[in-house]
Amino acid sequence: MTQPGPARRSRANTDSRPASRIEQMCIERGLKMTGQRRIIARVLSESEDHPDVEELYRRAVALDADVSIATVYRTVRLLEEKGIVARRDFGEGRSRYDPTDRGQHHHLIDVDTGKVIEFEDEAHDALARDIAAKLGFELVDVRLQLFARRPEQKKPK
Amino acid sequence: MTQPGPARRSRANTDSRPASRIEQMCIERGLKMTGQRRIIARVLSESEDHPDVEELYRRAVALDADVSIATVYRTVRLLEEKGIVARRDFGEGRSRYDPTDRGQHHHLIDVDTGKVIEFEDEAHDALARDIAAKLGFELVDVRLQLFARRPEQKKPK
DNA sequence: GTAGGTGCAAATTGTTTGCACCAGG
DNA sequence: CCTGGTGCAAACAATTTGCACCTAC
Repeated sequence: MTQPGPARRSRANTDSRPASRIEQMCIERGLKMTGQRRIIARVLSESEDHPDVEELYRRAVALDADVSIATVYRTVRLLEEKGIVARRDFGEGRSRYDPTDRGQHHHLIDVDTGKVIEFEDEAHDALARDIAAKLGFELVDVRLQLFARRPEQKKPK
Repeated sequence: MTQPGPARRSRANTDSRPASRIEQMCIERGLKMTGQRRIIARVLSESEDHPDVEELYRRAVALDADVSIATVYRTVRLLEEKGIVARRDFGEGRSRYDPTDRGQHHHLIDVDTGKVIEFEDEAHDALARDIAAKLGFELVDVRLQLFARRPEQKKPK
């Protein structure tokens, strides 16, 4: 199964591909860009969901075998500290991550399937701003999670 | 240090104290009320914060040594399933709990001081229900966290 | 060349569970 | 009684970390 792919073991900047969105942000913040970080940055740049570390690791390995899960853990932690990715906690006992440059969005978690749906809602954002103001604060960020289930129509068990 | 208190090892319903708020709810739902559950129910009834399991265990032991941490875990899980307590996740790697009958409340976190302010907002809850419905779901629980700061009146930095 | 990054495996931490025993209804 | 609850310790799962080696800058 070891496909004789040419792009394996991408040796850092020897790699010709252009910097990914996240890699660019890393560079701007002066982070040392190793091959592994470049791969993880690419995976994050290309993901449109909320992968957990295990999943990021899987995707990273698919691009380049030279990544260990420990490094994925270390990297997402670093990126979170730098404000490049956001850590999400959907109460599953592990964290999920997504790039912060994807914009403000909220989540609806299907409590039965664990599926996560992203959504935006201006009315809600306005209300949130309102509530903060009422408490004497200026809103910086909102984290909203709706835990819900599909109405039981014909599947009680 | 073993205070010769008289109320230790409260033997189940031999205990004369009236049922706590949470205990009452347990009884209503037909849960078998053991001495341990009674203690944990009391601890939860008396708490006004968001204790984690470790903290609940500490408080429970302070009231009655006959509680193990495993039982605290099993009990909060049971109470959560019964809708008696809510599990909170502040992204610290552990869960915190609080009685649901305290009303649906949310949190505003002061990003400068880290202080957490609790608040309720019916309009918000209604809107949340609305949003879920619009997405085809039935709301089970809402988690709202507002990250905010006091308006800069005297130099942010 | 050197500070810092990485892999591996062991260590931590939060939580669950198997099993023998005990208690509530 | 008999089902279900409990304590203990071992099992688990997610995440962190010590250490020797390696690499970006």
